[in-house]
Amino acid sequence: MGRVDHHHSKTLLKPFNQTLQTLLSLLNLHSSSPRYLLHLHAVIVKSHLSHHPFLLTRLAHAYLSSNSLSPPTRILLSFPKRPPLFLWNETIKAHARNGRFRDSIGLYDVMLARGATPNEFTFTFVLPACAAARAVLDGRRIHEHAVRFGFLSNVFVATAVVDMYGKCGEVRLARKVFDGMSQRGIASYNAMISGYVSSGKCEEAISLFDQMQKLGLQYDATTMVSALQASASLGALQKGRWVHEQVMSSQMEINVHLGAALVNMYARCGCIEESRRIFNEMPRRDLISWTAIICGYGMHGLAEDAELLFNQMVQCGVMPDSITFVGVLSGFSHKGMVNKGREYFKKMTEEYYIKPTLEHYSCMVDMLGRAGRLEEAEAFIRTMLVDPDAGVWGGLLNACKIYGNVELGERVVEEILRLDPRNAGWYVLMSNIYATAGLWNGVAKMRLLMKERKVSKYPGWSSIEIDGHRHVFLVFDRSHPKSEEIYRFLKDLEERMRAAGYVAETKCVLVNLDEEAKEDMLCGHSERLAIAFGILSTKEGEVLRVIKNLRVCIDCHTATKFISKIVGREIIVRDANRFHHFRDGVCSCGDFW
DNA sequence: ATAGGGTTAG
Repeated sequence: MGRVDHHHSKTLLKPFNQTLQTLLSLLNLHSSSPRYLLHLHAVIVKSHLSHHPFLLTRLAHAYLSSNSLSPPTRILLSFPKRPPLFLWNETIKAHARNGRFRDSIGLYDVMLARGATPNEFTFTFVLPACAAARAVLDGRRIHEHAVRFGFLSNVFVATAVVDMYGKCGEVRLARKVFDGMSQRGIASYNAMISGYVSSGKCEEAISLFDQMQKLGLQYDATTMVSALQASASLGALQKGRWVHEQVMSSQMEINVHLGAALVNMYARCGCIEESRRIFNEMPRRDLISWTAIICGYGMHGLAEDAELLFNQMVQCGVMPDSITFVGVLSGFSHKGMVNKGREYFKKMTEEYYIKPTLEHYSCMVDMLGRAGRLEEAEAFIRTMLVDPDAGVWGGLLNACKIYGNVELGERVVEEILRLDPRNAGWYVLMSNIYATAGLWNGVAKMRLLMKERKVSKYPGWSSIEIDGHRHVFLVFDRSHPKSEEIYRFLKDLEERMRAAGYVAETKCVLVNLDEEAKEDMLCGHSERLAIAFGILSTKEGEVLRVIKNLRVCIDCHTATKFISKIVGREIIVRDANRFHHFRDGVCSCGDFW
């Protein structure tokens, strides 16, 4: 079947060379596939063969015998005369809104091929289909049509174009169209902001959001949802709080979207109690609100509470879905609750009939591996019904690092690099396994491999928000204006830490240096710079919240415990994986992560 | 036209 399709789509690339006969046999073969029929139709028209009576009769027959063609399409196609534009538009819209994005785009093409001229509505219906299908090439083409037909001056059309590019990850193109608009509505801003957020450009999202305020534009609930997402992702609690205040003072109704965004923002910014308070006070809760708070508890290492909430949710008659289980399982994984994890994995498949995805397998492998059950983790991978991806194997590789298993690591990394050779993380992880074992040849081998394959790693950073401004630190960063002061403070602090019993864990310096040089390197780790800057820039006793893009290393974890005690501060660190709450010399993760 | 929840790795 796949082979037949492939063969025909290949022949379709050269429609002008096709004989009538070929088109006819294609029509016979593919009378049951509506999408294919629509495309074939477009090809016939574009090849200037639509005047051919025999071919058209065949096409009509194919359409009529095609049961899987949607009823609206059949009505449209059975229209005696040229269908009115309104009918084209409605049919394109109906498909776009019911998940049949490709059909929607296909209908648009047939419409053009039949000589109909689209209007502004046509574009506002077909562009979201391109956006949802992430069909950037179609979207680009249709954008050009909109320009050519003179509809880009329409706010709705231009906004749909901005949104389409944003959803397809083409934020630069989106911004270009956005900047070219002569007038913009709130939705235009919302589309642009959410485009930034979905591409991970959260600073840009916030900056446009701020610009709206400067221009005196009103926010609506949609704007707020995106702003909250951006704040959550950046860990910008002060910004998130400000957005929350605006929501409250503008008497905006807290609908399920806003509620979930708020719950998520507070949780991801380290305020799990606040998150819970919002959740409790929400007027309406649905699956997504529940999932948000459950994931929040999981991230904070509160798996027992997550489980409690899971059961409450079920009691309320809300059915968990695949993502709810990702949250629950990852929560158990953070606490090493292997038996619970197994129990819920079983529950998911046997009670809820949810097919485990690669994400669930990743959680399970990670959980088993971190609990030291490497053989079990490997055996678990063998039981998978789908082929494991690099992420699943990655959990095992990480376990090899924690437990210093070089041989298994070598076997696993080979598997991983076959699947995902472009990702620097794996090379670094394997190189770390070698380094921890003192096998510097292995380290060199991985470095060389990276060089040969031209993969480069991206740097670790930590950030902290002070007076509404986000300060980002890289490793050994000296670019901050207060750099001198920060390093001096860290040196002083180290003395006091040593006096309190701190011993540098030089194992996590992964280059071959003498011990003293290694200790110096540890002080330059980005989270230390952020924490030091935080202590210097805030009032005595204030809580510090640090965001990190990678996982904390063991030495920084130990150091932060000492720092929290010495300076009498609660330090909350969100790393790539979870939250660590440091207080009075102990961490909420119980040193398991 | 625009909006909510997720795993793994450096």
